Amino acid sequence: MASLSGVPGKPKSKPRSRCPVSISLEIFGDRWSLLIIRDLMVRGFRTFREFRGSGEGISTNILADRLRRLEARGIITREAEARDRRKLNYRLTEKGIDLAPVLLELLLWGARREETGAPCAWIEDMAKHREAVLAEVRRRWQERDATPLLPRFAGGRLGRPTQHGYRATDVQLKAS
Amino acid sequence: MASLSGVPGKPKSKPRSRCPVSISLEIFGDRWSLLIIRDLMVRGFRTFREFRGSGEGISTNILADRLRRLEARGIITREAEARDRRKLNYRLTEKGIDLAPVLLELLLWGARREETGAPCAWIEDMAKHREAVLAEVRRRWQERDATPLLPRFAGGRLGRPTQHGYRATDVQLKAS
DNA sequence: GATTTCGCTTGCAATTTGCAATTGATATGG
DNA sequence: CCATATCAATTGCAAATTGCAAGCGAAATC
Repeated sequence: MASLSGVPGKPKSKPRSRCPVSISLEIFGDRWSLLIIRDLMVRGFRTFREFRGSGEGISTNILADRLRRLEARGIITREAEARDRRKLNYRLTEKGIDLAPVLLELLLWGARREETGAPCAWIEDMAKHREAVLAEVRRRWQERDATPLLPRFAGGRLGRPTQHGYRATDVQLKAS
Repeated sequence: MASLSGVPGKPKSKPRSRCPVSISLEIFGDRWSLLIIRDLMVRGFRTFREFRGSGEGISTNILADRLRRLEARGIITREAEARDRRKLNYRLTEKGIDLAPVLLELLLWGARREETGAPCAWIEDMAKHREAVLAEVRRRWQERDATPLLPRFAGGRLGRPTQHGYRATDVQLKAS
């Protein structure tokens, strides 16, 4: 059943599982990859420099490596700016934006089950309007809208969270 | 904003992000943890030995380490069998079963976007009946039902997949 | 031309993972 | 009771990956 063809990037033989979860984790089963996707998808980040500043302290060699891997897997693309060819803009592909439900569920689980900076009202609102959130993520991607998903998604309806004294910056979803 | 209190388990200072995605990845941001959760949740596995046989070739030291971490985070519990105290049974907690949507979305993404052993019809059926799948996962957890989710969830409706020549074993969702 | 900026790359140390043998506790069989 | 088997680890060591911080090369600016 499990062949010994090995896992990509692993010189040592390891059974190559055909389970979808396992195959997904071959791509994202590390600390950093989904954080990069979060930054692209939720915060509207595009550049190496922005990812570097996202708040978790990723090292440049790891960031460069992860960007390369994601690109190799067809999840992101990159393009130099016409006006300054040093500046590379990364963008999720369709395959990449299809990860929105994964990201959303991770966000919801983390917010509900761990101590985070996400205001509870926002979280339950997003859960309640799950399809609308996913549609908004896709719309922003299609329109290359680089503004952050939150608190914009809240449509200002929730306004500035005050019930827990949280500020928008605590959610780590702020624009560059 | 980001304090230098450090990330748990990391002696080196690293900004501690309050973003829910980041905090989730502090727990699951590795190759193995979500595979263990998959085995508990989907395949009905309970024992060290079963996890060892799940098909991805996890090493015993890594398995032991990941089980310990998941237990420390309140995601799983363990209990020795009364009749044979060497045998430990692991079980998801409520907090753990709340990861079902994450697992399901990972499974769906992987199945749709990568080459896997999951029959397409199963996948689209699960996606279509998302709430029912999640309810079934929770029911089985509550009733300590250790039978695998698939192909049972398909209710035998799809029967033995033949359209792609796949066998149930290719889905890696087989009982021990 | 000198300096700055951008996205890396590099050298080295620290940490984690992987392999395979071993261990300690528990159970079984003669 | 002792020898053997089973279970869930633990261990010693090698290989791989991550992390730190300096440095590099290309492009842009002054």
